Amino acid sequence: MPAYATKQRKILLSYLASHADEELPADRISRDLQNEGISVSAVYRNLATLEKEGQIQKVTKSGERRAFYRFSGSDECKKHIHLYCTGCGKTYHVDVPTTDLVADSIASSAGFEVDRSKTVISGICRDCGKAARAVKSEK
Amino acid sequence: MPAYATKQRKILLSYLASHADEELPADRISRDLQNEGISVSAVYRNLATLEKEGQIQKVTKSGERRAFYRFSGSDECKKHIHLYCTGCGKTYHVDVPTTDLVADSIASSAGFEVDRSKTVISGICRDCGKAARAVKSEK
DNA sequence: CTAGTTGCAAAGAGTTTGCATGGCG
DNA sequence: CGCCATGCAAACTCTTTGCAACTAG
Repeated sequence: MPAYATKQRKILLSYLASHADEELPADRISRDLQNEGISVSAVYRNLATLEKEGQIQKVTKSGERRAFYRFSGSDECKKHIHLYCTGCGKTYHVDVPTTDLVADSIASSAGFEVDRSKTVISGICRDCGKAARAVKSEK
Repeated sequence: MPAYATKQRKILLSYLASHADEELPADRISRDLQNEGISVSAVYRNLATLEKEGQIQKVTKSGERRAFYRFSGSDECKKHIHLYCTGCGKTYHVDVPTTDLVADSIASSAGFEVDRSKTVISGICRDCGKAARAVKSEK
């Protein structure tokens, strides 16, 4: 299956490229591209193909029912793990040295090889943490 | 909402207690309990209530469409993060010292507070890694 | 020409919800 | 008794699939 360069695939790819390193749900992609002439099924099918080819990563987030897709512009972006703030919904990146430290310590303690591109760690970001503490101190 | 101790809630809770620290999908729970007289909706509603009460954790895994629920018997079990092998589907536990190391390094590098109970890291476990290498060397 | 791709609509899986009935406190 | 919970089935959301028409190579 040589993967044809169809009009739809090109449009999707250029859309993803213009949103590099963002994590987007399929319906958001579909909505943004609806006036370009791409059906929902074409979006899903192309996303699935691109994921198999390793061009994009499909990830899940706690509390979210849908899948998210991420196109990493440079190889650099595939080397770090991601953080998902369950407070504001934003995604953050862990710098490579810290990612290495995390992956290495898990590898040596459990013999488990972390998949950096699929890993999304849940928690609370700096801003939401501050906000929560501010509310608490007011009481 | 005082959370009544209904027959169904009791059955569910004792089922979860007998599967402490396991991550179970709703349909598995529902299937195991079907002859106890609990409807699917009662399972979902009680799981949602228990999660809000903090008695169980709801987590998602990459590549899995459904949600998984985990009842942690002791407090100890809430202190470590979990690993999900995308090869065999098994879940593993990271020991507390390593969990602390991981959480602390992410906290200091990104100011992000890791939610240990919700975090599931994807990757390949020791056994699946061995199997993959064995296949590769055969070629 | 041939095999991969598209759009559409229908089918699926997983989860949620409206409503009348039933059970806890 | 009053209020919450249950069961059932219908509704919903997200995703996949069958099929005939279409298009890239």
